[in-house]
Amino acid sequence: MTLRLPQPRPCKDPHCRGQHAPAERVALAVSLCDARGTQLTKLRRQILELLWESGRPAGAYELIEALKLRDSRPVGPPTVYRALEFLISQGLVAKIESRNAYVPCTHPERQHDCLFFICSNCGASFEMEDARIERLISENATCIGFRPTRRVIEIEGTCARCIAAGSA
Amino acid sequence: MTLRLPQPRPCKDPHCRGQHAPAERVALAVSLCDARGTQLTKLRRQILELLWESGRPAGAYELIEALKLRDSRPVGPPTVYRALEFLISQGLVAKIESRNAYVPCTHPERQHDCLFFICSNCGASFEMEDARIERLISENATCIGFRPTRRVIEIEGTCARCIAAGSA
DNA sequence: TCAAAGAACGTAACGTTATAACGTTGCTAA
DNA sequence: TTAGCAACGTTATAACGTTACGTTCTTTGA
Repeated sequence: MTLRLPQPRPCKDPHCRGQHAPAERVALAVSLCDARGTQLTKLRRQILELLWESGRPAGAYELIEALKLRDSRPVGPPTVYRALEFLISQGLVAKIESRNAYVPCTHPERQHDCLFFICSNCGASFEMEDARIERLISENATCIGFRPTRRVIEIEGTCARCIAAGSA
Repeated sequence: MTLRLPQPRPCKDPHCRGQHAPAERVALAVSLCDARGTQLTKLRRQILELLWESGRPAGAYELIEALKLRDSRPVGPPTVYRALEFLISQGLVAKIESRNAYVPCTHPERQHDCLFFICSNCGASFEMEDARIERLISENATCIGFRPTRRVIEIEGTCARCIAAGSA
């Protein structure tokens, strides 16, 4: 059952900074899950939408609040955490460990290990990829006989906008 | 007031894997704080010792338990968190964000951004440095006009020992 | 057509991690 | 001697996450 949405297409630009509209992103998520035979249910989709609309990492309890406001839909923590777990398993969302917060991934269709740049001032997060870093990490892992399964790379600092605004 | 301890000396070996005795490490911490005019108080030193003895990342509440056992010294969470904050500020300890746990740093004397390899099986953590990764991160940051202040790099996976033991 | 099974979600209670707010101690220094 | 400061103690609570179990809804296969 593939809806004929605005033709979601994987973004091929490795230098893309994620400048796509939320609706386009959600449409891509729908088509990805459809192709994989996984269920992007209403709740899961709503949470993904909220994350896209938020513009910065959102905590689980913020999402609970947002769902209550948007839908007068009271959901408990386990419900939200389960949905997040699903979204993460699909590569649609990543957890920012240093903030206990969650961000939507700009390129769920790519096999990715992301760098996240997080502004301490405004809270915005920026996702990037760099295959060279992944290679160096693998190299270091090999040095000590370590087999990596997951990579967390989070850079805190001040974003360009906040530097320009002098607000940091 | 520099005690004449076993002559703590910064380790110059960039390939060192941190194979130094806990006592030597603590002695180095004492001399570093002394040189900096910061106070490595009894509590702070005890926590650092516990972390060195633990052999793997320890949570704040584990430290509270350990202090109670070792010293019949009941300390509250704020006390431990303050001590950890100090140790982190001195580069003596790092927080493993993906585990909410704390590890002693093998080379507090170096200006460092560490990679941490953490074994999902046994919980052990391994600290490494790689200037090339730091450079690539800076390069990516520059790309988007971002000014980094802190870098969190944590690789989860299976360590050599656990791979050898087939326990993962 | 009707069990059986499985996935998703609801709900209550609880566990874990971290911080706020304020008080106490003990040292230093004018 | 008291004013100031850094460290630590104490109580309470905020913030984040999980366990355990029940309900709903769909799928599937005799």
